[in-house]
Amino acid sequence: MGEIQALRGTRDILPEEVGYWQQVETRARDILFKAAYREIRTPIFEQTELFERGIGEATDVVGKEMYTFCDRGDRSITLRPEGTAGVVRSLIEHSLYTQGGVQRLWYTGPMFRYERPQAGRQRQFHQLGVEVLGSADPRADVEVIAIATNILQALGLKNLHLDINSVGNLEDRQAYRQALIDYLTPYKDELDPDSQDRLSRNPLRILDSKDKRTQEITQNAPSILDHLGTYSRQHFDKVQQLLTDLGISYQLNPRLVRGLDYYTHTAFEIQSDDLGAQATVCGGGRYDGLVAQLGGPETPAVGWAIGLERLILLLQQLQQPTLPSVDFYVVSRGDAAQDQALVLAQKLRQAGFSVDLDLSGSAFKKQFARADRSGAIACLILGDEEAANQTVKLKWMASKEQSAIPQAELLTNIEELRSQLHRGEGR
RNA sequence: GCGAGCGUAGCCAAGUGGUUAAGGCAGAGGAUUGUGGUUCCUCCAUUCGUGGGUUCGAGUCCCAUCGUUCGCCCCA
Repeated sequence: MGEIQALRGTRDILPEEVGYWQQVETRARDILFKAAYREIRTPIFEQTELFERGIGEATDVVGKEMYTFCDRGDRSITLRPEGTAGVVRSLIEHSLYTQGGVQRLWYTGPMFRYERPQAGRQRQFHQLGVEVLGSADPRADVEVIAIATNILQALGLKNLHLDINSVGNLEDRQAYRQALIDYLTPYKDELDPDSQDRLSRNPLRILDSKDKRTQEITQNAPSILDHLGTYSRQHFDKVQQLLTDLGISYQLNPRLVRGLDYYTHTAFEIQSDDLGAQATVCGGGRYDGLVAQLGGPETPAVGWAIGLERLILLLQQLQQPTLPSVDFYVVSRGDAAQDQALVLAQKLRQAGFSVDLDLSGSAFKKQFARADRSGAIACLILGDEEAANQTVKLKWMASKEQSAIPQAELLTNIEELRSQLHRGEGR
């Protein structure tokens, strides 16, 4: 039909659906406010180098998924593929780390990754994320996890499960990586082709391969948890103890590996049973090295991001779309009446009512049918007769009761009208 | 980047080589030239994503292309 369509992997959020988004935003905003997190809004594009250095050049996100282009000044620009790098850049740029010990921040907005779309995955998608910067305390890890579960729970989501793991610090991971390579190398020919490739590049990823034979082989592979140093071990034990104290159930998953280079220690994912292959609703973890990596002072940090499209997919399974309705629907026919109707609508809106004004000028019958569908509590009717004597008919949709009143009187007692409206609503 | 399925009106769809492309919802007009979730009538695709091919004849078969869906990779 129309030649121009939304680009692949992008889509319109139409009025019928937007209620879900508003619901998520208000719920989350409230919960984050109560936990003393402050919103931060950073640009949607950044210097390409920020993501290359922050996320890691070897990752798929940087290697093949970024929307990168040159602007007219010949700078390399990238549409942000995730939110953390921009927040950290901002923290450093504005020296936010000097304002007291810990920064608790949250953000939301569109992210961009050049990938093949599928269920729960688009090229432009939206995340809501939090970052706690400046604390290495395991309580920070658990606090962010708790906030994520609060948000998901407040929205009434079910069938979610939390997986946690520790990937330790850099030394732990290097030692483990070698142990894993030593274990897997004898089986190299039996691994699936992707995993053979990963053996040298990113062996930890082999652990969550979906290939059956590969899974059998990794069944007896060494566990990262046996390669954690004392500090990492203690940190992770504390995280688990605190989760238990808060009554948050979790599953220990030593195969859980997060994709971005900056993660250290705690890694976690919240997955849903009710999504397709892309089941992760929330993913996050600790990233103690990132701030320094990007040129700031050594600053431990932990955070997560929720994929809002996936969240809303789940919400839609639970709830009917909400149809917004209005207090008054104004029906009018005839030049003078239609003009007066506009004036009346304006005054009612200024008085705080919600008013839908029919602009069609079509037969009353049609206008009433639309009024009915709009869900309005009452109709205001202006025709030639009313226009001539400056009145308006007020009709309660549920009871079909109707009376004529002078236009000037309609607004003289707002409170009376408002309470009538509530009664009219009940009928 | 790879694999598989699908593409008929704003939406849901019938149609599986043979004259004018069912039906439903939504929409417009009317029966009721000022009154609504009911009823009835009328209208609403020179055309089946696009381009090419096979055929006397194609929405229906073939090829290409674009789009879309699901999966792989990867991630939220």
